[in-house]
Amino acid sequence: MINKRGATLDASERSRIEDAISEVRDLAPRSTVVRPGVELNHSTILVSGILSRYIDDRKGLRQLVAIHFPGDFVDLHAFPLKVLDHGIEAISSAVVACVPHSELCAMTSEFPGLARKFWTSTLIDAAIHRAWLFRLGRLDAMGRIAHFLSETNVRLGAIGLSNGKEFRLDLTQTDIAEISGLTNVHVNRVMRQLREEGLCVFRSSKVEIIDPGKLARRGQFNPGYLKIDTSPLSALEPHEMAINALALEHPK
Amino acid sequence: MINKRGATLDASERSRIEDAISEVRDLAPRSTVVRPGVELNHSTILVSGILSRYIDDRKGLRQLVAIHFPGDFVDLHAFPLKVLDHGIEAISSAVVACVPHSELCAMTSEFPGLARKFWTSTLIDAAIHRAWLFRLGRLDAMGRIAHFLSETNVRLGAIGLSNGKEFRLDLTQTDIAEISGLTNVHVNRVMRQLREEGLCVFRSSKVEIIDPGKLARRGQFNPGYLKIDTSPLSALEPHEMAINALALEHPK
DNA sequence: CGAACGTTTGAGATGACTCAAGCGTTGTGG
DNA sequence: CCACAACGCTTGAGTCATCTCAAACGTTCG
Repeated sequence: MINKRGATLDASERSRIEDAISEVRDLAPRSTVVRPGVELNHSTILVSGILSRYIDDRKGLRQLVAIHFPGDFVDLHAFPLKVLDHGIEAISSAVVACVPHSELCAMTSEFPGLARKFWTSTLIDAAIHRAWLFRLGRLDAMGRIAHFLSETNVRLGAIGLSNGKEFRLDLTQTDIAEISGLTNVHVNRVMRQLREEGLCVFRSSKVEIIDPGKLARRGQFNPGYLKIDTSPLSALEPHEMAINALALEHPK
Repeated sequence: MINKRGATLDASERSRIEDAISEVRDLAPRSTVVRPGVELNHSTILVSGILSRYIDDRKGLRQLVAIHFPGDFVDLHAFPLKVLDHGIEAISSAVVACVPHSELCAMTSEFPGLARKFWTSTLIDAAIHRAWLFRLGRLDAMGRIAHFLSETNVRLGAIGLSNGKEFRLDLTQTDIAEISGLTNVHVNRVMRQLREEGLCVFRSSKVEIIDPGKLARRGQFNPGYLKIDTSPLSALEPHEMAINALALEHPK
């Protein structure tokens, strides 16, 4: 199986995971998937849509700590940890597949290699956290947004949802503010500036990156941490790109 | 073995790890342990001192993405990932134990439970990353420093290096700036304010927290993500507290 | 004793925030 | 099919937190 992500599943591992799915759920936009601090006995794979992981402050201000696209094993963290320190919410309407922890336990015994791949998947999540720390700690508003859009472009490219310059992205400016540690008003002004400087246009859920190299430079974005092969996209057929590390077809 | 951390090693696991140590190194202050982007064939356990994980920007400005205290398995991430997206540096003088990846590979086969504990250890690192994201994205300067000092107090308490109010902390104000996404000048002003408001005094490498509850509230610090038992310290004998999840005596 | 390093303070600049209002789009019910 | 409510986007004006640049001061160590 050809794949552009860090961990690649072979056919038997993949079908073992598919067999373990206990439930497939449709989620409404802005619905809560996991409330923080609740004990979980299953983890979820995102099939379609966008999910966020967030931490709210005392006054309800929200910081997104991760964003997930189709194919991501969203809260694999909850398998060893049981209780999450953060919440999970659907940003757009979404479809998720639930895998009971008992099944995860069984399959990591049957397929020792799978345990390692699960571990690697959570380590890439951690590497993304670190890139986000850099973004918040050391970049100005424009750099933060440029960095985020560059990262998103690469991640969506790996699952065939970006052609390297344009992609659909169902986020509001307030979502981007909660990702970037800014206010929605300031995000709006920065988006205009990105447009005026010919770097990037984001309008009605469509992102068009005019010059990916220039945008990446503005955001000091270096894709190594994503462990995605960023060689020319043309090297893979479209149907191959759509197969993410942990992506699943909607079963049934 | 009594322990206050998420993962607890039993005697056989512990001695297996100790046997796997290939080298013990003394590090000078400000010396580089791992340069970013270099392939690694061993991981390191911190025995004493303080280590930082960092990402530098194009102009050399640095963002710390993690800080490690004795007992931490610092770059276990490098075992599955091989190449790190960040650098590691000794802040103070430090002692580290090196464990070859080949040994890690062997011992996770011999002790399947150990693989799970290693995984959990890296997941707690990720949870700390998320708390830091919240800190940078949603707190003001004073909140960030209050949050960091509260977190540090709990982490050091778990290894017997804080009594819950006072501890030694070998960081400069510039280090704290690189942790908090601030300038050293502003850190200085905020530290003065913390002093004047009777929250906390940090002087010549000693932190004295006047009112831990008040400081935690100022930084919206909630210790759950650390997976450390924060019940009264008196419940454990001092010598028991000194035994961290992955802590080791200096062998030899 | 001098060099190197870290801390402290001041003055002025600026990036991002707050509050407020207007505008555009979408979906829904009368 | 229109009207209105809800939501998100856009813009303006004024404020404030943090930054930058600069200098002085303290401490440690060779």
